[in-house]
Amino acid sequence: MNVHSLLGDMMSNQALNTEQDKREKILKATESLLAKEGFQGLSMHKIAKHAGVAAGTIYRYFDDKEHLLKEIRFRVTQRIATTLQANVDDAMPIRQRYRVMWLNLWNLARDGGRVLSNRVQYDSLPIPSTEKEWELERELFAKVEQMFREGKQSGLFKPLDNRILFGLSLQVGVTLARKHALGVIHFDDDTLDAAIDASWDAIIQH
Amino acid sequence: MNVHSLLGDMMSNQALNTEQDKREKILKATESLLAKEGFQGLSMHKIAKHAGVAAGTIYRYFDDKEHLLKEIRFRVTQRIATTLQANVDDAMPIRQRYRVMWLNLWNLARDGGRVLSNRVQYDSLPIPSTEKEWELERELFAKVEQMFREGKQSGLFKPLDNRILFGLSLQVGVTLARKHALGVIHFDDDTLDAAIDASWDAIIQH
Amino acid sequence: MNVHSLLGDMMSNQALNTEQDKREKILKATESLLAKEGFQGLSMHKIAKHAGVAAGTIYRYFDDKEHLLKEIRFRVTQRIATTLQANVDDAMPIRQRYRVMWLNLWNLARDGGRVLSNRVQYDSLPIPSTEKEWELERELFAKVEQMFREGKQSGLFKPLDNRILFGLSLQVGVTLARKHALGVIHFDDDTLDAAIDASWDAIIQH
Amino acid sequence: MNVHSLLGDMMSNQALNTEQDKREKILKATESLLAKEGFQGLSMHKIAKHAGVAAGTIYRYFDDKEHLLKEIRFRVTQRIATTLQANVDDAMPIRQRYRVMWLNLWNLARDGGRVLSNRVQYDSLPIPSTEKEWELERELFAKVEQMFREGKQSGLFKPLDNRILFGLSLQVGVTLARKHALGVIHFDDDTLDAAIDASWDAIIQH
DNA sequence: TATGAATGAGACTTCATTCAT
DNA sequence: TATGAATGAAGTCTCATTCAT
Repeated sequence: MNVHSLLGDMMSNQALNTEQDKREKILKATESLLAKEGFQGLSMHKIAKHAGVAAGTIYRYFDDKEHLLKEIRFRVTQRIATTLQANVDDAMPIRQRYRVMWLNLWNLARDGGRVLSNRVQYDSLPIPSTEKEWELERELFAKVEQMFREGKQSGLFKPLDNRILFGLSLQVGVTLARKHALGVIHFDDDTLDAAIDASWDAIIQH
Repeated sequence: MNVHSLLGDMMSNQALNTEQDKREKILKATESLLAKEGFQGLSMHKIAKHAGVAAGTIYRYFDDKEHLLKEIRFRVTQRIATTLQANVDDAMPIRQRYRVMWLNLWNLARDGGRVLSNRVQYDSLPIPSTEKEWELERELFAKVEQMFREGKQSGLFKPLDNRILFGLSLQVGVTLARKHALGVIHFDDDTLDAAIDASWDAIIQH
Repeated sequence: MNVHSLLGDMMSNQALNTEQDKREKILKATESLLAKEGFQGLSMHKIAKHAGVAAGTIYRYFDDKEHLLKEIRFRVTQRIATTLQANVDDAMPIRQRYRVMWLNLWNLARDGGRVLSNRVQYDSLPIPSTEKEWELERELFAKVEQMFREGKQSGLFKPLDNRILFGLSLQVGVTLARKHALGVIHFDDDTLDAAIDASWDAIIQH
Repeated sequence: MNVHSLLGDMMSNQALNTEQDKREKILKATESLLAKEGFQGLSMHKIAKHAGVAAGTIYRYFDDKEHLLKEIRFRVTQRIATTLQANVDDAMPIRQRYRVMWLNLWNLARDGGRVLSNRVQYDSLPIPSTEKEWELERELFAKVEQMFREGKQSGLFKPLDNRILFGLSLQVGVTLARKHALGVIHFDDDTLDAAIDASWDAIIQH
């Protein structure tokens, strides 16, 4: 291997990294601005400036603003899924898995509500393409699905569609966490436990 | 009373109605556009056009766009409250009241999801003035509050803050109704009953 | 003369007064707003409101905004002329007349600069019709003209066109008074006297 | 130096010029419109059209209309200062310097009155920031200040504040030049000389 | 005569997107 | 590939003026 190929590698790595960096920087900047200032006033120029690239550069990586935002939406969903399911093992007792997920949600809301508040914003987007994207999003929550499946098979959970179970349980966690983050409702540790238990009551058989 | 005074009355009513009509037309047009196309692309000119008035006319009735939207928000909240609590009597058994409210929500979602889908949109507004307005909105849901209060007093419900109880029960109804309206989840009558029962389990003591 | 005709007279007087009042009120309101807030933001509605009449009413007394402002301009000029020449008698010694006029100007500036500051504003109007209006305005300053005429005849003043003499003397007073009113230059009594004397030097023969 | 570098230079100059051109074109267009039509009806679109650029382009170079006009104001002041003091050397006799300045003013008025008539317009602007800007403007007239200072030191001029001396002398030149340009007063050479002498009489000791 | 609701042109400004370099 | 100047459509809001009552 000679100097040139080394150089070549370095450069292409450099180039690759640069390229990846640009895309990543743009996404990061967009998320950051979205969390800080919301949709209003989120202009392509502002994003470019925050990302340290030229305005035109964004269009090399994203068709247009809508595509950029769709990707952001997916990333945030992904991050939520990852965080939600962190430290959850399919071998753990269902009850414990449920609790861990609830608390994960809570942490998500606590870190400034950045991620969650983003989520709210996307709700005002024209709704995702509903076909392939819905499926894709569901796959992200494999451990949640697995938990519901197991719970129903063992007769612990009510025999309802997973999405309904989700709406009755963890979705409530999202709703309450948001209100907690906004300061509308205050939760101390005991109240939090009580809320978790209550939502658990919604999905188990009595 | 002679013919002229009758005519006079009619005409002044006419005049009054015309005036009221303009304001009302603008509000209706705004709601309609909001439900159909969402916030993006909701321009004052579009509103004016749909309302059948000139662009400048809107500003005779509303200080600016923000005021117009705030009023819309309040109207929708009001309509939701009214519909939600329709046919609910504080003398009815709690269980029945709860069921009626749930079904009311469902009807709200069925009429094209117009009202509910609106509600989502407003969530991305800068949040109401948080002082007097929050109070005002809560008063709209007096029967809901009353139900929770009674339920807790009688030991039927868990001793949680009303807002938490709401999040665990009727709010779930809103969430599911929305998904139903969007066609994401299908509910037949039995499933609906099961969902109502499940959410009931969340708030009652076991 | 019976009661009815009395009533009739009273009413027509009333009507006449009302009519005159309206016109006058509009002019007063315009001047007042102009002095307080300047041209920017001087809308017909604001004028109407301040005058206590409806917006449309203005158009019964003035063709359009331009005509209204032209009339205002003339009124202000008139007021300036009156004030400038107050207490000036053609029998007084020229030197004294000159001094009185200068001091009159100063008072004009002192009363809040309202009148003078108005004057500035009109300068940005499209310039008067330059034919008949210029003549009309000159007639307002008869005593000034008279003073210059006499001064030249007696050999006291330089043999220059009146308008040039005016620019060399009293106009300077206007300029300085304005700067005084704006706080740009401060004049104590001695300085004021010195300025008067200096401008006097400009027009007399040495 | 080879052809390419020459070409390179030319191109980069071209690029530079193009950029500068836009800004300059906008300023020129604004001045021109201001002189021709005054403030009323001076719209950003009109400016853009006259400058041969898109409306949005103006906002790349100026924050908003106010900033654009402030810059115009400063440019005009600058141009007046430059022209006024042209061919004036601090070594020349004071009397001669004074005369040259007066004549410079006259030339300023003669070239269509464009610059001077502009000056009037700015007077109706909210007045400059009064702190640094006033100072800045005064510095532009260094030779004028120098002349007054010397004249007072030598006992030739009256011991008055420079701004008062200016109002008594050169300011009169501005006033008369404006009227001359507007065709209100006609000045032949002798009259002009007489006016210069008269204003000189205002500031010298007798 | 007086009203004031209504109009709609037009003002300033923003911003997604393009394209020459 | 990256830039960023330029574009121009579209947005919110103001305001002189009209006209039915």
